[in-house]
Amino acid sequence: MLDDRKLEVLRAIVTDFVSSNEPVGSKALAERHSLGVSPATVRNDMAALEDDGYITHPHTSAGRIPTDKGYRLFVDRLSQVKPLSVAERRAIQTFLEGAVDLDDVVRRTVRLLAQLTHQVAVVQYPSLSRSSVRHLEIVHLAPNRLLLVLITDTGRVEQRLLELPAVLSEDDVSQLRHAFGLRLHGARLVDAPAALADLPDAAPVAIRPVLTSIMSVVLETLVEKPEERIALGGTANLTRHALDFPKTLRPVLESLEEQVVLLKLIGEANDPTTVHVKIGEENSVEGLRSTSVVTVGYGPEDGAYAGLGVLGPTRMDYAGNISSVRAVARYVGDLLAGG
Amino acid sequence: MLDDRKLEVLRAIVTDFVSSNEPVGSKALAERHSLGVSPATVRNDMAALEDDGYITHPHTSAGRIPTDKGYRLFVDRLSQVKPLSVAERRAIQTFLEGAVDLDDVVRRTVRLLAQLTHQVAVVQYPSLSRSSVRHLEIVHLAPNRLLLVLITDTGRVEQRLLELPAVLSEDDVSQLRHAFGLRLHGARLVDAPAALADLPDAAPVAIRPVLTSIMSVVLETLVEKPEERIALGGTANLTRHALDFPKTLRPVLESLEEQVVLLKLIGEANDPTTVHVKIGEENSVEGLRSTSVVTVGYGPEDGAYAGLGVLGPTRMDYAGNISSVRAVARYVGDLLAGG
DNA sequence: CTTGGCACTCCTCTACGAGGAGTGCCAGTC
DNA sequence: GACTGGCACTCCTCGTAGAGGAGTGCCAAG
Repeated sequence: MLDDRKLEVLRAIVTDFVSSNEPVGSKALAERHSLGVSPATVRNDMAALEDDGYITHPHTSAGRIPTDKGYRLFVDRLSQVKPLSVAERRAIQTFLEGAVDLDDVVRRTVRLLAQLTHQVAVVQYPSLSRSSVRHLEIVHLAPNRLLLVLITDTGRVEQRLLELPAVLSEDDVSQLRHAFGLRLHGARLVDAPAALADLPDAAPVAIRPVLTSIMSVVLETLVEKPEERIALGGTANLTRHALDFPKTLRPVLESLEEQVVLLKLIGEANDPTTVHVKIGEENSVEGLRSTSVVTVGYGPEDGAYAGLGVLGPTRMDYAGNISSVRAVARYVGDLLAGG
Repeated sequence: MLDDRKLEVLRAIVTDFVSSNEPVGSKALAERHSLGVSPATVRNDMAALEDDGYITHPHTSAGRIPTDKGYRLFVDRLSQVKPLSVAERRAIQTFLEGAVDLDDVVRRTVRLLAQLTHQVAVVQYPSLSRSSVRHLEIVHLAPNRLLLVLITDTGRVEQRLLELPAVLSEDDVSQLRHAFGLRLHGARLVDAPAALADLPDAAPVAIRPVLTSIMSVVLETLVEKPEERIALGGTANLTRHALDFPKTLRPVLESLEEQVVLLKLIGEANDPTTVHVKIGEENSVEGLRSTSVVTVGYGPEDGAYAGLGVLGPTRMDYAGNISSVRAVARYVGDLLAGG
């Protein structure tokens, strides 16, 4: 049903349409791509492709444009990797290596992605639950007030204020500090509950009640519902493709302001080896049905820290964006795992 | 030259144009506003206003629209305060009081401003230099590595990693902790240099070199060039006024992605009692020449923590936005000063 | 299966004229 | 001198109409 030439025609339609933003006709197609057949033949193939729902045309006498389904096929079967140039790779590396701390890494990554792809860039901070503890500091702010400062191996620093049910002495606090530090240092946050399980029994009876209350707060805020942070950039690029968003730019911008939506977007990107692509209607977020999202995880191969990606009109350079996203993710992952 | 009626005509033009986004003609003006004169008289006034540069018209047979200069006069002399309703005030208060920490306060404030004004909202985090120290914790991460954690009275938490030139003992560190804590607790960050001045002399000779190096890092990062953080929201509102940005939405979005630009925008807002309004060309940022910015400081009356404001098309509801911005600033200021 | 030919569709662009909103000016009135 | 009604004029907007053209679908022949 879909022989090689039809696939080739689809690929030609997608690439032409992506670069020109105009419906592409059979004549232009036959000329510009060396298909070796006449426009009439191309027209027959086009009719077949349209019957199968891969392309459509705005009106009877216009050229063809790909449907979401067409893009999907293009991405799955036709799009060949477009390796980045050496210069690009070097630029990515030097740009990222200039970062001074995690915030800076994320900021730079967002900027980099936006510039490379000319799309909206989304970068999730290393997920707490998938990080491990480099240091947990307990600061005795006031007799009944503690500040917990957690530093992860990825450089993320989180703090929580704790109101205590009872007054603690300085001695109690340093005992706490020692007990927590001993068990959590180097541990992954997902393993924290197990690592802390024996804590109440091992501690002096006097501070047990306080201890358990602290533990529950720690576990709840850091493990059960850790705060996910996400950085966004390059929204100005949406206007670059204003033609692709007839009247739909507003819902896109509105959606991007919702933290929940962003999380959903890169929620599946938990694997640094697989690039996910969501195309148009495949997207579960109402306002983003006219956009495509390319995401991937970053971090060590056996389990990413978090995800990053780009968002743009369905009419985007999938091959290029996939390469860029993958390349940036690799460098960021290496950087955070190495440093 | 500008008698009362001409001013009244200008006010009518501005308010009508703001609400309708259409050039306003003499007839409609005379009818809808009870000016007590005929359209012909209004036309004479309009001609005078135009001669003085307060209004203009797109083409010969169109109505008048205000110029930047016209808006300026409107804001300076004509715009009367538009008090918020009790319900609105209550909504602001309850919404803000639900915040759990500073990040949350800022996020909520951005959202609130954007929703109240239907414009882009900009909120600066309490400036470090204008805050005072609630607590400074020194964490001994490794023999030659310290983590400084600063908590300000406004709830802001900053941390800095420090590589030491020499190895420190746990004892040295607690001496440091004590020395810094003693001098800085409750001090404003701008006063930190003075508060720390006697520190090297008072300290044991053994740790003086390390001490001075720490001091210089502390002072540099926290006082001399403190990191300013800014939150942005409601960019989707720009599309609401798409008609006001013929082809200029891109530069606006691009400008708003520059941290420097945002700082510049609210840089002058360092007084909680004075609302600043920048109109169109008055704006020093190239890409924002088609927008107006309403800013004000928030915090205690004798010196704001930082600034906040909104940005939108020059054709905005100045009276309403000024009221909203002022009201929100007051509640946020009270909240942070009180809590 | 491929191809050239051809009729057909329907978008786009331009021109044109009617309609109308709004202005500027003038002469008259209070 | 300020205000007003009248009036000619400008120029935008909108609808209509037609030419031009890109592209298709189909058919019959290779």
